[in-house]
Amino acid sequence: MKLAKSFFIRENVTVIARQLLGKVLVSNINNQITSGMIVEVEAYSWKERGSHAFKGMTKRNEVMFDTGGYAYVYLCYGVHEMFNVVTNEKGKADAILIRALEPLFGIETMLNRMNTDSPIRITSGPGKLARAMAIDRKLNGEDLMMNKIWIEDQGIKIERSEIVSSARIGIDYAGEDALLPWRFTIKGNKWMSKPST
DNA sequence: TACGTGATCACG
DNA sequence: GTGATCACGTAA
Repeated sequence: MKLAKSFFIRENVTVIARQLLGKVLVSNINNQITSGMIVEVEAYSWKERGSHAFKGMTKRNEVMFDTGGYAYVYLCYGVHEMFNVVTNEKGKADAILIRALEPLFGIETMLNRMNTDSPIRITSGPGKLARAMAIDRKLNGEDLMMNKIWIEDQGIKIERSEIVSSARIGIDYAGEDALLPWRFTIKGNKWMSKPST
């Protein structure tokens, strides 16, 4: 069943991030349905330097300041689309970057989009999973209560002992905030963005 | 380890 | 206007 607004409009972004592990991200784009279980996420709070929202609202990050439950999609390095879930109440610009999925449904569609024959690691990284699920900037600001992108609870429960936390990837510019252990993965899951350590 | 790639943002 | 920068991915 589809996660409701109340799931996203909560205060503690790291709690929500942990709870997203095991949930299922679904997209329905051009009548192609694809889905995958979330196995890796990173939490971002507007109060720390790692977040795009730290310096305040801009045209790009505007949706982060809205109420939770919207998609924040932006272009990174001129090449990769990155999909985030906005959380917290209006004005508190938290977001969670979805970094890796275990493909569940529509794998043929994903293979076509990735231009490959091998289903190995087609969604193991934020840029790759966005491409595999056809999520791009046109979906920035999309309401996750609608029928293009949403997140489902399919009853998969990830125990606390199965969750590994570590520093977030690629945010050296954030200084000491780069050390926050706000990257969460499912222990030993082979679909995560980097070989497990 | 290097670099493509182009939007974005902080300057003026 | 302009230039530095960037929440990656791939090749080597």
